[in-house]
Amino acid sequence: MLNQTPDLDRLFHALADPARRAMFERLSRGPAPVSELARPLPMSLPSVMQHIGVLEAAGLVRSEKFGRVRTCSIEPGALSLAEQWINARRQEWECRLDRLGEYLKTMENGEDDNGRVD
Amino acid sequence: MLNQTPDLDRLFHALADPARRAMFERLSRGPAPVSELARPLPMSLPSVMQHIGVLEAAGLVRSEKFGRVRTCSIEPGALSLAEQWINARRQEWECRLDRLGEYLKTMENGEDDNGRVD
DNA sequence: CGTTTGGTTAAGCATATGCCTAACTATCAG
DNA sequence: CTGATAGTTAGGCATATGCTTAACCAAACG
Repeated sequence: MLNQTPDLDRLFHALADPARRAMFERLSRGPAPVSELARPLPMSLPSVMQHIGVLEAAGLVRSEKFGRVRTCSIEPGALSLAEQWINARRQEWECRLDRLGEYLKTMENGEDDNGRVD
Repeated sequence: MLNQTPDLDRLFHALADPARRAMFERLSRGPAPVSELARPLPMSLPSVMQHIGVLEAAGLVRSEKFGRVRTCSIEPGALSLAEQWINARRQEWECRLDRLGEYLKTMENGEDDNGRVD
């Protein structure tokens, strides 16, 4: 639960780029070599490599070299950290609405009239 | 379903910063004025304003000015786009594992030996 | 061997990001 | 009106990001 802040930074930052998301989407349908990830993208190979670096640093993708071809694949559970954070937010949000609901209900019977809502 | 790519860019980019996530976390517990969002953060007010701008541009936060105080609040459903994308990825991933499982099962009985996996 | 193929390294450049300070506006309190 | 409070605008600066081209390396192919 502690200070995973830099991990979330890297994770969300990695996902904040269309090229990187495209690669990740491709990989979620199965492993692929670098050149296949590069093919649909309108950029040079070195750029693609940099993006792969970012995805790996974020723990989203793993890659291994066999012979001269580097095969990339999804790191399973890679997105769970992001998911957890989002769910935690939703839960806080809903919890707050519940408290608000409770409060409004106590207002209904026995109006005590010295409160404000937002 | 189409071309929400720039939206996802803005969304994930907005979440990729610890200060912005901190603000969003605070707001998911209820609305707050700018100065309250700023208090725990180690930076100047103008910087905070910029972060709020990013959060608003991403559709994560809304803000309105009453008198001289600007009150910020969560945009409900703000995270749903991110959630959708993540879920879609997981689904593709699982679907792929299913296909792989099917394939392995057909291999078990009646070995036909001319296929490759990955 | 020599060549193609797949990837990598290095260096450089343009733009974006994140932060700051200083100056300014607008509201509220006395 | 005067001063304090809340926020805003403007300008500038340092670093990060995303991309490029030009070499370079190493496995495969003929």
